[in-house]
Amino acid sequence: MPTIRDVAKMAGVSVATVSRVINQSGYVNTKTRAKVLHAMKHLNYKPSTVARGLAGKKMHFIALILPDISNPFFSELARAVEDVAQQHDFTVFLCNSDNDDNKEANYIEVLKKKNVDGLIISSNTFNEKDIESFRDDKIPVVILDRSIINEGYSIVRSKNREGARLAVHHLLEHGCRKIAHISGPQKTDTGRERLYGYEDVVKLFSWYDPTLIEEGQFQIEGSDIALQNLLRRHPDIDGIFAGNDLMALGVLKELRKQGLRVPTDIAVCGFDGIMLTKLTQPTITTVAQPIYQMGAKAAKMLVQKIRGEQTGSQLFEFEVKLIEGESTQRNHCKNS
Amino acid sequence: MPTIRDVAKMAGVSVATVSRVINQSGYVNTKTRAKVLHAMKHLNYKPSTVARGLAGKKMHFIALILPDISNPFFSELARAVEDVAQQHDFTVFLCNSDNDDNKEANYIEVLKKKNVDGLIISSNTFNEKDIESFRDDKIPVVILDRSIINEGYSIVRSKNREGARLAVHHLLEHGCRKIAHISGPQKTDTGRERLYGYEDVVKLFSWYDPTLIEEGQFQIEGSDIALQNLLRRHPDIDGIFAGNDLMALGVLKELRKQGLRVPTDIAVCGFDGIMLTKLTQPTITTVAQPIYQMGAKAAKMLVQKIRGEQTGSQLFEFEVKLIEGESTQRNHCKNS
DNA sequence: TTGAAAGCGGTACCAT
DNA sequence: ATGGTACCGCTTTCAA
Repeated sequence: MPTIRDVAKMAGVSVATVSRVINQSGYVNTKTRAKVLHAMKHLNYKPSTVARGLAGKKMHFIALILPDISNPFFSELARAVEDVAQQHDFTVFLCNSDNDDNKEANYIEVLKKKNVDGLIISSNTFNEKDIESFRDDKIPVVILDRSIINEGYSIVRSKNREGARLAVHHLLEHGCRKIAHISGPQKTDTGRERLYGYEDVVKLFSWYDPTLIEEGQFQIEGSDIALQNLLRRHPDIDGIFAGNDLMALGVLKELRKQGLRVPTDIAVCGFDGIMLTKLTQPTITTVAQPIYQMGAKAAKMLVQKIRGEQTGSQLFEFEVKLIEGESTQRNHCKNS
Repeated sequence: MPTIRDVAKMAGVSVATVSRVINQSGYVNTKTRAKVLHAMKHLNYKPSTVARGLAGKKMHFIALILPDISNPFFSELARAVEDVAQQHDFTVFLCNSDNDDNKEANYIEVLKKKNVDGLIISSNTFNEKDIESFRDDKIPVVILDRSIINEGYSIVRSKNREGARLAVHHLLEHGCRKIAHISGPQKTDTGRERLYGYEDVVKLFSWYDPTLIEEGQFQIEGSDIALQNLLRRHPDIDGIFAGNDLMALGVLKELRKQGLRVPTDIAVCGFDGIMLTKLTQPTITTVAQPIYQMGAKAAKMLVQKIRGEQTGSQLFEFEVKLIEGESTQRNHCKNS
């Protein structure tokens, strides 16, 4: 690999001059620039990001910490972040925390050593202390799909609580008289918010009982057990609001196994709006978040912060939208 | 951020000594080491990877180039690579090529500038020239899920052609008399291999005709059109081998729309073995690849190459396995 | 066993 | 408009 000195020598100028043309900074004669450019081309010179990094420049790295890249919601988020990052010449570190606190702590450490310029975190279990350490080092952080009350962070999320209310209302409007909820992990903000939204609506009814709630892991695995528990306690439920689409998928599967028909016997509504909800039989009603846009927005905000074009914290909350599928197409009470 | 000099000063030793204890290289007195260690702890010192990189050390970066992170097959691959990388203290750059040659070329360039230590590429459309340039720089490359004949690269993949034959045989055994194929993009090796496998089997039959093949994009989108085309040309097909599971999902969806029953009217078999095939109604028969293992193996090979523990090229080919789902459970000819 | 100093490949300030 | 040069933070001879 040729270095800047090679280029300087070949062009018959100083390294300072070459640096100037690379960075388009300072004055440099048109003819000189041409010579330098030519030399760079000829040698196939590529300035080392590492060296520039050491010399005080940005490395153009951003890190993306996710709980689980194999969840379609997060892989779509990742795709969006990656797209925007590349548009702005940033490379993204993929950090799969697997909901493991240790892994995450380890990442934080590594990322600091590697001079990341910014961080997007969308993980369930992170330690606020760790994040603070970034702020102390003036490294911008954007929090995605989580809602920390704490000031000083920029946040991108969608209206989880409101979305949950939408879901439950929808089930009610479609004739459900006893609605259970398989929640996300209660250690996650989104899991809690959606549970609150569910409670907001159902607590007004006489049939409501806390045992209508079962905690899931936002994954397909385990949602079958959760459903079994619910059915055991309440054989008469006729509607289920799942905390996310993956769990709704699992529920659909398990209901089928139990010989229950959807939506005739039990209606199902999910949350997220991943594409799979459109592929099942029946298709699944879900509260859709603008996933790609959320990821893209987070990445844009981060890039702006890194460039110093925008400081301070801000909250960006996306609207959610109920997408009607077949899994709730039963006898209506109203609105039809 | 404290630097090595701060540590040296605090411990009352030279930077060289501190460096030695960090790298566990050279001689250093036990007591001295203790002092240094203490100073490092006290200052919460984290050596800068960037600086070490400049000074000739590995950055502990590997890059993963994928065509589409939102395809579950690739997100699972990514998860595996990331897991193994983290175990070995490597960070992974996520590069989503989107099947776009320009994006990919751009990545190659960026990656070289950023001193990646190794590269795993699993993209459809890459330019061999670009990859060669890595080899010229002695940067290890592992090719995942692609089959380049070219010597000099290590490759991890599974038996695509054999798998395709398995699929078609399975369809035949389950009573199919006219089997169509929705292939992957023919510019991809996997797409071609699976097509060859299909042809290997069907060309022996009198009903076979090249118009039983329709090219898809390995995505849900477009598989509906492909199916429509096939049905128009051959209304009598009773079996479909889809080049991957995503397309099988799309096919299932479209068949339903067309009022055709699976497997009664038409049997369907996919390829990959992503989890979704187990969630549909009916579940989808598929030729499963050991996805996670493939990713993990590729990452392990790459790490070994980076460490110089293993040189030269090698081929690692995984076995595939037909997983029977409901989408082919129709009247059997034999084996039942 | 420890320290001094020369890089690694750039950037940026200060002269000229 | 260009060149000289002192860093950036760490590694690694080479001496002491």
